[in-house]
Amino acid sequence: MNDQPPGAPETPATRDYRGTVILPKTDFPMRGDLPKREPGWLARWEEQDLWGRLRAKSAGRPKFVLHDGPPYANGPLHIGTALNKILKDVINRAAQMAGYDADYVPGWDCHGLPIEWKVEEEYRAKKKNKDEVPVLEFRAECRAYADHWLGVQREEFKRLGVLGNWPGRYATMDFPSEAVIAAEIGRFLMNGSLYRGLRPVMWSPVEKTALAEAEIEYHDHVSPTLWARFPIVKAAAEDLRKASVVIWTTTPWTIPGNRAIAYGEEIDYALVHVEGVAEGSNLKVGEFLLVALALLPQFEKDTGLGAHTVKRVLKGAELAGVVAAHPLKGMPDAKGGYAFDVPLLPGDFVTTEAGTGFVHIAPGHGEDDFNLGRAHGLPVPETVGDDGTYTVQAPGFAGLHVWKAHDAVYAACEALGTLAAKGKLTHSYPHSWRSKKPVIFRATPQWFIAMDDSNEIRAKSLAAIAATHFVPDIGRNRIGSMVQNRPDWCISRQRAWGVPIPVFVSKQSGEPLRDQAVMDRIVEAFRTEGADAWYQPGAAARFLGADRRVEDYEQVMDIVDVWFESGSTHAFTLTPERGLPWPADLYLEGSDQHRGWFQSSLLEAVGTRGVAPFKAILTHGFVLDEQGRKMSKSLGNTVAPQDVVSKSGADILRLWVMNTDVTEDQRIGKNILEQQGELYRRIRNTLRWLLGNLDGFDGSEILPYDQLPELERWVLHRLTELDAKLRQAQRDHDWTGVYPEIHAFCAADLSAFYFDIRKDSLYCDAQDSPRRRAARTVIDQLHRCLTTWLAPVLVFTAEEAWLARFPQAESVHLQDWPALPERWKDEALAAKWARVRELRSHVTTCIEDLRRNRTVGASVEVSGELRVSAEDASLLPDEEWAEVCIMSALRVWHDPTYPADQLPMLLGTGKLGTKCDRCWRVLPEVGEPSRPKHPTLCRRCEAVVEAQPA
RNA sequence: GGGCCAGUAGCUCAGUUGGUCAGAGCACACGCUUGAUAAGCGUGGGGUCGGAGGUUCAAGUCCUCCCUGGCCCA
Repeated sequence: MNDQPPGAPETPATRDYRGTVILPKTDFPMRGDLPKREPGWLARWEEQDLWGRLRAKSAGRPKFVLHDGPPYANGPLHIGTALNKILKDVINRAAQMAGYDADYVPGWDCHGLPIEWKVEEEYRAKKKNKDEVPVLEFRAECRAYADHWLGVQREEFKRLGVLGNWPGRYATMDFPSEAVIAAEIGRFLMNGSLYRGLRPVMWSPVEKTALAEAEIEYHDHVSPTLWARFPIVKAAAEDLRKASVVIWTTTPWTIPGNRAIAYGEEIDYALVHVEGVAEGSNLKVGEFLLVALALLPQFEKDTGLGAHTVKRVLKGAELAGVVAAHPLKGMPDAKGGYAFDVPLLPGDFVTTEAGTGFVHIAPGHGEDDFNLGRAHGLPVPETVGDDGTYTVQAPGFAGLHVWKAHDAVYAACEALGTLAAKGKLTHSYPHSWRSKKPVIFRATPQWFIAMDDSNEIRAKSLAAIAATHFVPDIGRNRIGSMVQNRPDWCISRQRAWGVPIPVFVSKQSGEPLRDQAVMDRIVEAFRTEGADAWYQPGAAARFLGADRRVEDYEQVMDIVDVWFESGSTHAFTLTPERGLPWPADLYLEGSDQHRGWFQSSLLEAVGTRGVAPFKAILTHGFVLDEQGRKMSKSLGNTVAPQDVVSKSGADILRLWVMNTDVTEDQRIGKNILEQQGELYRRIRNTLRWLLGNLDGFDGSEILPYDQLPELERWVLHRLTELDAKLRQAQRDHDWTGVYPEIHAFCAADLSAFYFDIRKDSLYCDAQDSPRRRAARTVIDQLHRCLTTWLAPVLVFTAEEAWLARFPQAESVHLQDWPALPERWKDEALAAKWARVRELRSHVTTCIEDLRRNRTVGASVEVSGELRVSAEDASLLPDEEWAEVCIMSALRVWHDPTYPADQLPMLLGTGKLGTKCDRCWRVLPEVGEPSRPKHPTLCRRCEAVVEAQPA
């Protein structure tokens, strides 16, 4: 241990000065042990009613309301849901600590098909048939299922550290929620935007029921195919007037429902003159046909087209305004049916992958068909009944089953000369998962909310979007274009688990009954009994009231689209009873919700209140694996939040969220989580060092700003910079980069610079020396700032670090972010110290060379001199330079002979003197004969030791 | 197939209106320290900024096309 100069006389064993050094002391452990410790903090917060205290403390503050988009209550949390909720929690907590009253009510989406499915699955396991279960019993089981998962998810959210009004959470299946949802439907009923119309849905003729996408399986199926001529009857170009458009379809049975033909505007079409045909072909020599040029070769094979000439090639766009005749026009049995015009319309779904480049449009039998028809005001004929047989709206085919119709259609077309060809095709086709039979698209009566009636939902929504703050701003375009182009909102579902559309339809007029008194009775019943009231015996009589006859009305038994329900959450959550203002400050969900919740909420609120229910929308991306691929069970690359919590701790997961750019997709995996662990460790050790060096600190040693050295003022300046970033992120809801910067501050500014420099003073100076007191003054502020700034993210660790300092305190989460004095901000000082650090960096590089080439170890042993520009020479006195560079001595001076364009050089030296046994600086003064009492100490240390009580 | 978005060192991210913008932290390697020690400090090696064209005196930074991935549709 003793660093005796060689040849020095033997001295008695020197005193061990270790005990005179003031080393950091704290109980704050180096290791987080988060999985073990976090539950203890949760229990403490629960016990002290942290949420209640926050609300009490915040009374009278401006409200900040992040309205929770409800997750679906049908399974454990996914990583994406965890990310979403953590981000919300951070934003809420940040708003709270920035001075708001952040009252957060979490919610759940409870109704809908997936839960029906799960319950049905349980039935199947028990060999029970859903159709034999009374609807009220079925609904009760769905409710119990949702309730179970709601509880599981609530506990999982809590474990993630998410703070909110858990007892006051909302759920779409709560009776009051169901009542408000019904009332909201009532508003659309009363204001006229709700109407009934026809719309194609997937329909199983076997089960006579509508099917959802999830109930469809795709299997190979042999379909009859049909090429049919649609003779053109109206066209600007003369050569088109004698031609026929040829369509190709795998569902010939939809031909009676045809009302238009779609073409692709960019597709090249050939006007073909038929000059020869194969034997058996239905084509006729001399006729003119219109088909896509690219598909002509295939068309020849399919239809037996022989010699022919392409008279002209035209862009689809040229076909605008062309009108054709229906291929069944003049069908004798149809008694004048099919005499209507069949317009040619542009469709962006038309391709040249198969067929003829023309798609026949039957608005009742396809999604594209329906949308195109709706856009051009085409009627939606109800050609097929619920059993799959034609209705009278398919003249000439009534009573025939669609699966047996193709021969009849072939025959009719052939007789009318419109059959161009027929065939068979094996392809993937939708089937019912239950009966395994093929399904059809069938027009059925559905309920819609009009986008463009006098209520002007579309126009008002676009105005509301323009007035909304989007993070990132691109979200505005995304939802804007969707609202611009979307069709009327179909809100009815032929399902059991949901809120019924509480409407009666007059059998006489077919009009829905618009009577607020009836609506009020329904809403009141739902409020106390739940929406089950709609299904109770005698419900119609009860709600219609004494002055109406039940037999005059049809009670609608459809339920409402779950998106309408979640779109109504603002209506039953942001209420005066809850003390929550409307609209919300912020909606925050994944980017998929531009189509989903953001839009349904917007349309619902605009339709009922004229404005959006939110002031701002923040969207985040999706969680992918480490390679950037989507997570899936089959790939085996999923990351479960529960696993992260139990292995690493919720604070690690929360840190991960804030260290990503949430507006883009995020990646997660083993390596990334390990990295978060490293980042956490640095932050934790920074807090630990602060705490260790605040041992015994009681405020009496605080120095006023004027008496702080520049180094301390520089740290305070950095705090004002970080404070500004944090507060701006809070205001703008844009947190990208904020916590990485706080980490970098801990690592680069504090640990590697400020702490490293001030260790000498903190450990070795006299306890009450001004320099040490200044450092502790700043360390106190660092602790307060870092702990409260980290509190929204590292909710557990920050609490631990706060209470380690203030054991009597309640919680860091009851603190606000400290208000930093304006005078701390000092840009000139920051610029000066940026230069100091640049020079310091040169010095450390030079010392590294010394270390390599000679036997120099720690920089504190080194003395040297630095030649710099005149400007740099005046930055600091030599003594401070030595301090900042953690050297024993450093002379910084301006040498006019030194080349100006050359980097400053450390000249020198290495050790100059003897190592002080206490502070380890190597100084000539150590061992001065004039100080025989402590021959191994420098003057500073001698003075300190002498002043200390023995 | 369509709409929107993204692609900068192994990882997470910075890089205003085109001109020291090729950076930070982490990881890694080497060294130091052993008075933050299952810690701390220093130094260093890593990227033709997804690819190919183009505009320009000058392009991660603008335009076109392509590739890869994501979301939403079809």
